[in-house]
Amino acid sequence: MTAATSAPADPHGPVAEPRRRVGRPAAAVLDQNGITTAALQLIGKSGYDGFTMAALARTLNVAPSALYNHVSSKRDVLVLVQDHLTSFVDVAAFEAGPWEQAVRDWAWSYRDVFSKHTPLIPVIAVLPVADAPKTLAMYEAVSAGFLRAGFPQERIVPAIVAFESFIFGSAYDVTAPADIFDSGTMAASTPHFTSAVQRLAEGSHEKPADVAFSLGLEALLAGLGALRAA
Amino acid sequence: MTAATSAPADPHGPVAEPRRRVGRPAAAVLDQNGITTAALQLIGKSGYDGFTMAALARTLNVAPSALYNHVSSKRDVLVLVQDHLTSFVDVAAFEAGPWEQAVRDWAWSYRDVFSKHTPLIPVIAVLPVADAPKTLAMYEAVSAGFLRAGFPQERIVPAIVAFESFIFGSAYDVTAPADIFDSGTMAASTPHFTSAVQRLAEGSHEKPADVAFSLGLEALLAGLGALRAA
DNA sequence: CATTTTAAATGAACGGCATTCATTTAGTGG
DNA sequence: CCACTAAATGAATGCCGTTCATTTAAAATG
Repeated sequence: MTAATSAPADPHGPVAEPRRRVGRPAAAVLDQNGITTAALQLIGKSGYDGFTMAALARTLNVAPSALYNHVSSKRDVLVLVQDHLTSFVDVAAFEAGPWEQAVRDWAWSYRDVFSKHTPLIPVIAVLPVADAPKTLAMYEAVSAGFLRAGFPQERIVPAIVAFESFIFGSAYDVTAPADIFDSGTMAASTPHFTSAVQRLAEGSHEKPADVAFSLGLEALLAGLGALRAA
Repeated sequence: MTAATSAPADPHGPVAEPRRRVGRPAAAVLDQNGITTAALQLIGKSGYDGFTMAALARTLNVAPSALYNHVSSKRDVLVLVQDHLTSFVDVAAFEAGPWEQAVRDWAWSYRDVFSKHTPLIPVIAVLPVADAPKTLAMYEAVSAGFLRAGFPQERIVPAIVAFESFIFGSAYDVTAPADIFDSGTMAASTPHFTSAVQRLAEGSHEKPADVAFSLGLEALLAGLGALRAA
């Protein structure tokens, strides 16, 4: 979708300089963009276990060491992938719609994108935004939406962080096995929990992770929405 | 070998299970308990980067391969550590106090314990409770408290999961660098976000992670607390 | 055009990692 | 006393990310 393009003609853009006018370099077989899309494809095909620098190099028909001319570490590649994925997070509704629905769209799409990429979460969570331009653009769109909705400025960042923390934790939850709450042989010694799990299973046909996410998200929406000015 | 698995004088014999005289195999040098506490000590001293099977074996004066008689993988050790740490999470108030304060105590202590052990979060989040008895005991205490507070049974597990997701995400947030939101050279193109970050910095002396955690936790408490029967 | 410069690619290393396995050791139970 | 077995050994395996001296070839220089 639209998401987070923006960044109007940034002069010192850190990414994507396809060709050099002033000259030194030579032929270009590899660049950060190609590495990023190849990495994303490889992860899609082989998962994060199969995602190695050697495997990545192989899909690009290149020696592993060649990657290090464009990227300084495997973590660097993960940062590129993370930033790329963030552009799939839906922030469109922050420009026009009501705040609650904008947050819902954003939160669900954010969770859905990264529930398939949970190994990136430890990377995102501590990554300076300056190293991830598309992520920064997402924050700008969300901040603008919060401001438009009447949030006091000093509460905007903590509120976004609270939502994000919930989203990241919930992304892990999506990947949990269905029988994660099965107490097995110890069920007898945990009666309250065991019966609560039973009632859950008897409940709706919705996926448990979705029920919990909806419940928590609506609670956060109500509680944090109250911070807005009248 | 020469009767010397390295320097005989080990400056820090941390743990000790019954030790046999000669350096050769004997009975009971190692068990899961000793491995768990040694792992915890090692992690405390060297962090998760320094936590390797070889390093763990060294602190136990044992060959790395010996560990595999008691543990089937490194992940197994992490599970043991995780379960041990969970016993430091405070669930006492669920037995008697008001529900809100019990959840506060639980959530803050849960976050504090695992903010120093974020590499365990991907393990916990997907681990069947049957493999972690102390974790299961925590869920039993929390479930009992929710039930006592008037929660309908079918909402207990989703509510706990929502809290937990927020807690895990917030644990990462604690570890983020202080300048994570510094936009650097791109500040000009993200005015709303940049000014929100500025207002944050001007704000209270509380740690940003604590402000966000408190904000989100209180919102969840209000929103989810409303699910209780009158 | 010849020469210099330089980014990019190569392939052979390196050290570290988790894990496996044949073997050895020493207590234990028949 | 002997057979059995749990537990520790150390060597070996196969990956992994990363480094580095070297080569390649296109552009810049004059």
